This record gives sequence, C-alpha cells and structure tokens, in this order.
Amino acid sequence: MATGRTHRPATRSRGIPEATVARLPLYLRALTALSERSVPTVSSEELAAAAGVNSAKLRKDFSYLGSYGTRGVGYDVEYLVYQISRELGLTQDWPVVIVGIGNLGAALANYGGFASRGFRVAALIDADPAMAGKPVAGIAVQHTDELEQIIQDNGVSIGVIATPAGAAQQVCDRLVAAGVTSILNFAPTVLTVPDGVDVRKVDLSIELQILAFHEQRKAGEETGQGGSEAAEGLEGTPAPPARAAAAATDRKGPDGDVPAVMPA
Amino acid sequence: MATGRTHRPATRSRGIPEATVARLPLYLRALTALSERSVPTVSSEELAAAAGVNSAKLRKDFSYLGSYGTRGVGYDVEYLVYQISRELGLTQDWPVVIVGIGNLGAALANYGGFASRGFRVAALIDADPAMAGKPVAGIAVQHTDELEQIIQDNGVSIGVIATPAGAAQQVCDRLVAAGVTSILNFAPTVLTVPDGVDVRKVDLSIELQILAFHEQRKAGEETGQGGSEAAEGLEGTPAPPARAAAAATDRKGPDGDVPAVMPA
DNA sequence: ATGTCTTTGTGAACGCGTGCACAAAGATGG
DNA sequence: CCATCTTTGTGCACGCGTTCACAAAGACAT
Repeated sequence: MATGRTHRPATRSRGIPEATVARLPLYLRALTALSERSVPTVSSEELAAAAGVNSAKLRKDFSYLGSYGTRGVGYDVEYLVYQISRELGLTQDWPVVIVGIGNLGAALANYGGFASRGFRVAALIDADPAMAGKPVAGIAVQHTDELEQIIQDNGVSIGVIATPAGAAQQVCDRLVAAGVTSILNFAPTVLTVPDGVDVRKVDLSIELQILAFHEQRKAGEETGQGGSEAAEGLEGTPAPPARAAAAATDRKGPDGDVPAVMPA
Repeated sequence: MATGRTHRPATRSRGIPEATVARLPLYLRALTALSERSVPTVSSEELAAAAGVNSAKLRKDFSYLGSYGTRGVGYDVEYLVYQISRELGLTQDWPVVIVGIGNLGAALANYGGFASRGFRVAALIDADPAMAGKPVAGIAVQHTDELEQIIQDNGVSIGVIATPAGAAQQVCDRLVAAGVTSILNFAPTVLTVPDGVDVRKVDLSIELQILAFHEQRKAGEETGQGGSEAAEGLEGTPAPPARAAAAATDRKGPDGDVPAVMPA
C-alpha cells in the first residue's frame, strides 16, 4: 500500500485470468519484433494478427492489465513491452537450474529463448558422475549431490526437470525441499507437489498423440470409415469376458462411422 | 491453437471434447503402467489419482468413449488400454519427419516416447549440407532438398518442426504442400496454415514465462508488496508517449527470439 | 433370491473463456 | 469549436469444461 491511490481496479495483480497470462508471452514476442523494427505504435488488429489471436480477445486481455492504449491510435509498442514484461515478472532475473543433462537437457541449456527473457541458467545438474565437470552450453555440469547447495547459493526458485521418468519425482522432491517453488517438467510423469508449488508440464509424446487423434479423424471423414469400427479387432486383445461382447454388439450397428459417443 | 482459422464450427464431427482428447494420453500412460504390473482392473478413483485428475472428470471423459466400465468393480485395464489406443489412432503406425536437427531435433529423435506409442521416425531433415548423411539416433540425416520426396515416399502426414524461428514458416509451407496435415511446432513463431491442417505448438520460453508470473505473484504476496508495486516507479507518467524512452533503456540488446537450434 | 455394498454413468448447476457489437474516447481536419 | 473518423474498452450472451451429487447397475454374501 504505497500511495493512497484509490483502489486500483480489482483487475490488477490478482484478477488476471490464467488464459490471459498464457497469452501475454505471445503478445510480448510479437511486440518485441515490432520494437526491433522501430514501429512506434500498433493497433489491436495488427498486433492480434501478429500474435495469431482474435483482436477482441487481445483487447480484453490488455484491459486486465489496465488502460494502456490510446483510442483512435493504438498501443505504444515500447510502453506495452515494458508493461507486459513487468506483469510477467521478466524485469528481474530468474536463476534456473536444469536437472538431467541428456539430449533434452542439453538442448534446453542451449536454448536461446531462456537467456533472452530474463532467465539465466544458474546450473546444470546430472546424476551421472561421468558428466560432472563436463561443459554443456558453456556451463560445467555439476553432480546431483550438490543440488541443494546450488539452489541455496543462487536463490533458485525455478527448476527444470529433464530426467528420465523414473527419477523425476525424486528430483522434484529434492528441488522443492531445497526451496524451489516452480517446476517445468519434461519427464513423462505426474509429479506430486505440496501446495504452493507450481508445476507445468511439457509432454512431447502427448502432443503427438493428440495430433494423431485429429489425423485419424480427418482420414476417417474422407474415406467414410474411421477407426471407430476397429472394435471388431478385439478378438486378439485380452478383453474382459462379458464386456467385450457387450461393447462389441453395442457398437456393432451399421458400423457407419458412429463414433464412440452415445447420446443418451 | 496456433493461427489461421483453426476455428472448427464444431461440425459435431465427433462428440469427444477437445479437453478430453488431451487427457486420453494421460490415462493411457497410467493404464500402461498398471498393465505392466499385471493389474487386472482399476477403479476410476485409483486411475484418476495415478493420472493426476479428478475422478468425476475421468468418468465423464470415459463416458464419451462408451460404457467401458463395470459398476461395483471398475475398468478392465487391458481392455481400456486398447480402447483408448484405438480412439487416439495409435493402433496404426504413424511415420513422422523431424525437420531441424539441432540440439532439440536430436533430442526429439532420441526421445523414446515417440517410438513407444505408434510413432516412427521416418526421416530426419536438416538444411545444413554438412549434416547430411550424419547419423543421429541411428538415422542418417537427409537434406532439405529431399523433403518432398521423403514425405511422399513414406506417406508422412505428421511433421515436427525444430528449426530456428526464421525458417519455421517456410518449412511449414513445404511440409503442407507436400501433404503433411498435422504439425508439431517447437519454433517460437506463429505458423500460418491453410484450413484442414492442425498445428500444435510447444514453446519452452512461454512455459517459463508463465511460471515466472506465478512466482512473482507468490513473492509479492509474501512480502506484502509485489510486482504491482513496480508500477509506482512509473506512476509519474500516465501517458504512453513519454514512457517509451524509459522502457527502451531497460531492454538491452536486440536479441529477440533466438531459435532453439542451429544457425539460420 | 434377496439384500447390501461398491462403483459407474450422467443430469444439472456453475464458472470461465470467447466473440460480438457498440458506446465512449480521443485524434484529425476544416 | 464542431464534425468526422478511428480504435479502444467492455457489457452481454453463448458455449465449453468442470464439479457435484445421486440413481442405476452390477458384484457379492447370505
């Protein structure tokens, strides 16, 4: 409560919808590009196109941050870059540790997108003693034993897990115990964390599976036959006695392309 | 999604909600683990816990697929594994090409999660002539010139883009022109694609930025003052125009979005 | 068979996010 | 100073997704 400022629109700080937060980095990227081209101002329509979203949505998103635009003109690029950066907390430097320096971990360490936006790789950690001391992306890999010390010394609050699935939870526990409160998880596992700790996961195989679903659907629509009818192939699969039969008959029908969805 | 008109007027193409589709891979993973432990059946409560979701949500998700459970008992693990696999289109083999074999591309090529679920890396493609022929993950890298031929010969419909941002759109266009209809994009760029083409993006830096936002919020609550307070520093200038100068100084270097891998 | 007990499947209410459409705000020109 | 034109900011309606709560369905014991 610094100034006696009348209550700022409650929309401030707390009220920003999660969906909006997720888009802010997108806007920031588009704005940065404009900034580099020395574009002074931009309209919601133009910026929305650059970010790949609807202009109304963009305006509403910005409205949660405040009234930073000028009617009849648009938004001041530099000003908006600063406001969004501040809102996202990118005006400060975030030390990050990457645990698990395999192919993915190394790729992340080399990823320019990190350093370019207020994130600094404070340390690379791996459980393999043979990796210790080995330089990756210009940084010497350290052994897991030093994990706690590293986090404390650097005041790290964000950790990236790029270990095999089997080690993820254990690493996660140690990170949290050491003080990390935000985790970006690349391991294909569900992490359990105490309240107050944020976890975001990036799952490569899941993304592909989702694409496969749509791909199959597209193929099914074209040919008039989809994968739905595959229930027949159950013969070879171990299925529950009664259930297999029941489901099969249930879905039998003209087989058309009656999806596995049954309206009541 | 990504960009362009991914707006699906919901042709009621399929009754399965997008949110449900996104969770199916999660259930599948948990079920596979149970299957390996030879667990015969599982209740919605147990499975939900393993997948990290609410049990009611899980039951509703499954209800879109059909009635595959047995009241009083639960779900037959093997049967459900098959049903979900089929629904996701994983009972068939999907040839995939990875374009851009830098650190990230190599990591993806080595990622076991792909091959283990019906995805087969048909080819690795890179624009650097020096990479051609070089084996990565046991597969010889091929030059971009052969992209179209590779896609046709292998009947590839899913492409993964791991190139620098600058090359992404161009690669995307070529992939689409050659017949690819689903794209997984790792480049920090908004891709524009024609209708009928699905694009999913994985943006490492965006995920970190979202974490930073929450981290800042947490820090702000603790100290009783936080990021919002930072606004005070600028409180003197309510008008955008003057703001530009101040904001510009804090942004050092043009950096922009440096791609994950390889040079342009 | 019948009753009890477990777990599913789902109707209904609720909340969030999206997109439309328009009034208000400010720039611009006469 | 007034008229006109551009673009923001937002009230509102709609649809999707989540969650609750419970009846129905089946297993199991007696």
